[in-house]
Amino acid sequence: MSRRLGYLLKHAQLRLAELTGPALAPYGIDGRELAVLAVLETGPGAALEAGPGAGGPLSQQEAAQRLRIDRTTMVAMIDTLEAKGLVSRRPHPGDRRKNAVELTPRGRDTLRDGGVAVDGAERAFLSGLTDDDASLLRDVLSRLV
Amino acid sequence: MSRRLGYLLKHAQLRLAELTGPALAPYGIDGRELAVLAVLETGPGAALEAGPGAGGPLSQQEAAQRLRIDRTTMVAMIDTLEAKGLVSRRPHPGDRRKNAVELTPRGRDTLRDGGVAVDGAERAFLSGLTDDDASLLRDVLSRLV
DNA sequence: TATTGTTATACTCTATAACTATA
DNA sequence: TATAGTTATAGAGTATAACAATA
Repeated sequence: MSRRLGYLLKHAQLRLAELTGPALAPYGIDGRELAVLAVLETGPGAALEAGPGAGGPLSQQEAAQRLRIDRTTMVAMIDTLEAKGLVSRRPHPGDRRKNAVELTPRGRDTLRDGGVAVDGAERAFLSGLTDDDASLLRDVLSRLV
Repeated sequence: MSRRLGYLLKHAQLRLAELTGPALAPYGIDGRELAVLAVLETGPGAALEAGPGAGGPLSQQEAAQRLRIDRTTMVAMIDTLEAKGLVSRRPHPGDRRKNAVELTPRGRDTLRDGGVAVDGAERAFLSGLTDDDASLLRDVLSRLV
């Protein structure tokens, strides 16, 4: 088996996705969509300490930048989430070029329940590691991203 | 920034690819192709201690299984590598259903030089970590894959 | 002029199904 | 019957280019 970092990262991701996919299926979303819900709940960066949603709603482009995905990709993701009733678009107060994208109540429920499901999948994925190794893995990856 | 393992693994991989891609470009291959060259050099698993190439050549399907990619994907990859003059197909001695896929001399050179280039890219990628953290990251990922 | 959202389009990676030749 | 290679095809996921509305 290859010890190449690229190989290891790719296959670790594939194995994790085999757990998170089924874990999220009951909620009708996948991992990327959960990430969008999470970033929408957070709200603008300056307000991270002020709690979820503080500081006003995000535009599509702001959400895309947080997740480092293309703004045209975000259009399609918001389309999907809106069709599922999990987010809403409305004109942004203050800049009519932007959409203010926000979680619906159902989106908030889905974020909470999907988050719990993914927590369980991650625990299963890491179950072969000591707690120290598991938390170190997360810390080290955070520094690399 | 998300602390989700899926997000971290995905973006770590993207950031690493930004380094390995340019590092391999002078050799006309990408990381996936390098992995195929590496697995072809290794030869059948039982001969890992006996040195590169020992134990006879691999079939396409054996190579595919080692890298956990589909056999139809391997067809296209071997096509590409053969067109670049890095591997050769010949009838497998002993089972005419199989192709014996082997590195050409140029394939061997490319594997060696590309490997050095990727080593450098990985070092750059990990340069913010202590040596202990870097090697632990590799060990932990190996256990998860 | 620059930015936001949008659409059309294309490209990469991968998998599924069906065919052939061999076993 | 089963396996190895191959081809055709389709589905994700993503990115680029161009346009309308707004700043």
